[in-house]
Amino acid sequence: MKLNERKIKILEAIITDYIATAEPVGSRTIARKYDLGISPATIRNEMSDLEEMGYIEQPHTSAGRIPSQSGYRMYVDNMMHKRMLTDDETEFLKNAISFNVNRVEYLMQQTAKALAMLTNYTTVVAEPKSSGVKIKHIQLVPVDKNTAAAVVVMENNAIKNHIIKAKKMPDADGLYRLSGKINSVLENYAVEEISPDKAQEVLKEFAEYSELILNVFKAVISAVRQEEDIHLYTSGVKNLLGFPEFSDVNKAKSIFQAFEEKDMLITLLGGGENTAADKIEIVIGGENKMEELKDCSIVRANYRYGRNSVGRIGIIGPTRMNYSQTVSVLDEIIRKLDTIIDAMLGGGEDGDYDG
Amino acid sequence: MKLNERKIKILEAIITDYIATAEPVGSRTIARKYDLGISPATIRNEMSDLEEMGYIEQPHTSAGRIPSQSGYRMYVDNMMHKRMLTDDETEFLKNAISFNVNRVEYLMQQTAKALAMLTNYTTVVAEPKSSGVKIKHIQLVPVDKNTAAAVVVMENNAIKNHIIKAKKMPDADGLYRLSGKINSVLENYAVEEISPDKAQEVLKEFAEYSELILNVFKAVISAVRQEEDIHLYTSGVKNLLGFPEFSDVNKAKSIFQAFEEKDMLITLLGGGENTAADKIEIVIGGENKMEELKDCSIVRANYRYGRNSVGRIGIIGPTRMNYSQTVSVLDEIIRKLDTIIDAMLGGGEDGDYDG
DNA sequence: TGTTAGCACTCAATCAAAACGAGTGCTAAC
DNA sequence: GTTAGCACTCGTTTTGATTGAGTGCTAACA
Repeated sequence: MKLNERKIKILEAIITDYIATAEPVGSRTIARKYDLGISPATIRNEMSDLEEMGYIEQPHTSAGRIPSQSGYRMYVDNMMHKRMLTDDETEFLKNAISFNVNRVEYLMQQTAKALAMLTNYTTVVAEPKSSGVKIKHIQLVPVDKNTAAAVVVMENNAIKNHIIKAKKMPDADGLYRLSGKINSVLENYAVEEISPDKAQEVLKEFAEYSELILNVFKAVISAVRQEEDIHLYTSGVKNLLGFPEFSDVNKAKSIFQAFEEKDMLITLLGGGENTAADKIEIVIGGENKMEELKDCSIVRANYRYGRNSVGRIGIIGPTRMNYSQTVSVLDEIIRKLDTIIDAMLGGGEDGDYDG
Repeated sequence: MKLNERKIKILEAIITDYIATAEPVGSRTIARKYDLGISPATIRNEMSDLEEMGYIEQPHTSAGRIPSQSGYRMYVDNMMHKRMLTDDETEFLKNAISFNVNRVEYLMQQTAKALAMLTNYTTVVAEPKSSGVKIKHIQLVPVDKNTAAAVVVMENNAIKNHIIKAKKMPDADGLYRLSGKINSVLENYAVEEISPDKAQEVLKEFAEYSELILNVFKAVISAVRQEEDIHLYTSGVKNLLGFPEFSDVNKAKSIFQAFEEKDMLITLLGGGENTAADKIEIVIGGENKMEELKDCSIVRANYRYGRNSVGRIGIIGPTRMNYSQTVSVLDEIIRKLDTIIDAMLGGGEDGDYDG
């Protein structure tokens, strides 16, 4: 059977209406609200076809139709248009995200909150991950007589602290000299590339501080694991409670459960795998493998952070979410973030990032 | 009217039962389940008195009684006993909170999660706040040709980074020397005590880097504001959904709304004000001023972090929460945290903290 | 004087039957 | 190919009766 012009119009009407009302939509409604110039009876015939083709389904005999998963898929892939933001939306974003931020956390938090408020869905933002990013500079700073902090500046200007303990510790000047040596050995290597035998070079020269040096290397290397423990910013989880599809407390509960599991959220955001940069991806309903979120859709994308690093944003709503608006808003935000981050990182090669 | 022995027993029975079942409890139930040696009729008379005294109330004529706010208050203040933890609970805590953590964030996160799982209520943990804490050491670390990081070690070994930008920047050795000077001026002052004219002393000696120096001072001072932006760790919000009192989606929604407002949570945790250290406080139902949380109670307390700093923990459940268990568990955790933090801070005067 | 059995009364909760109405599929006419 | 008409389906809403947990009151009892 062919999906002709008229069927497309009807399918679109059904989806649009269902997105707006969450009620199964019947032939009469379509005839009344959408000016297709045909009678309910004709629409019924077409709907019968659409059902056979798998794009819509009937909750029960005497109800209207609702879009099926492949109906949404069809809509999203072929029928939906990205629209311009309204003036209100643009205005809102302008006020919600301040241009001058110098902490990536604040930016992420603001972004998550702004998106959640604007779309009325739930937003999850993952901090840019820095695996593979090289060490630009490392320096030891005295803390107390048995403790120092190793301050590591990454290629993308992220800064990490590690607490180092050792029984024997040089004085401030000694620490500074030792830092220079360690620095010369580690700079321009990604954390993943550091092997323990790199420590030998330093040990040769500063044998008496072997404990301290080994601990520094250990701490820096273990940072890989910490990197995996990526920061997520979630906002607007409660928004989902407003949708009738989650008015059953048990459903709501299982969703909230999911949102408290970090691993779950990371899977949800996907990414890394095969995602083209800057491409907005839409995962509809059961397409994600997570049972708890089978009634949810996710609109997600990467954002760039400096040269080597990307972060990830996902907007989660009910399957009948407003894809068109969501995609438009997300698209705009990604572009905006790009500008802000560019400015934050100093516009060019090097910049600043307080992490 | 006097609250005699028998009335107390009956009130206790009502509260215990209601905490367990969330159902209004009637005279017959008490006679059957609690061995008071008196008949339902007598209990009814006593209940009638208790109602008049304001300790219990009746949802409607033909229902049993439920504890009123002052009923809970009476129970919590005079009748409840702190109990020992069960072996299971002790075991759980032992596994849930690892003794060897070196990041305060992890510890807080673990604590929140453990408490939420153990009590099945919602837990909020606030990081220790460090206002008033003195600067122990400050050092500048090069980032790139226009950027440096100011690493500030606080008296309680918290470490903060600030990004500093300046057009003219000394080389690494120059930065190190400048650090020494700044350090001599700022050490042993609390951030709040730093006045801009302190910068003058440094400027005299390093006039050519005035922009850099002024920016360092600005950044350090602005840290006060950042301190106010205290970190909170929340866990188990979804637990509340399991309680029948929140099975109405709208109620649930307003509660979740509250939990997304940081200010709200901070008010909720209270503290600072008039709270004796280590004393467990209980706020029952409407006693907190927040409309959204009028059906919730909070059990909260301080925990010590080093010498000058306290953090705060709150456990939030329905008004009919199990106060006895909650208090016992919280008490135990506070004690445990004390030990862990002591170890983390190095057991004695000085320690390490990676923040 | 305190306790208890008995009883009439209240009222939310439960359940079944009836009425409703939105929507469909089919048929026949246009 | 389109549409009006109509019988039919089935979830939802309404209504009314029933149930049962619980109370307050009264009168009898120890």
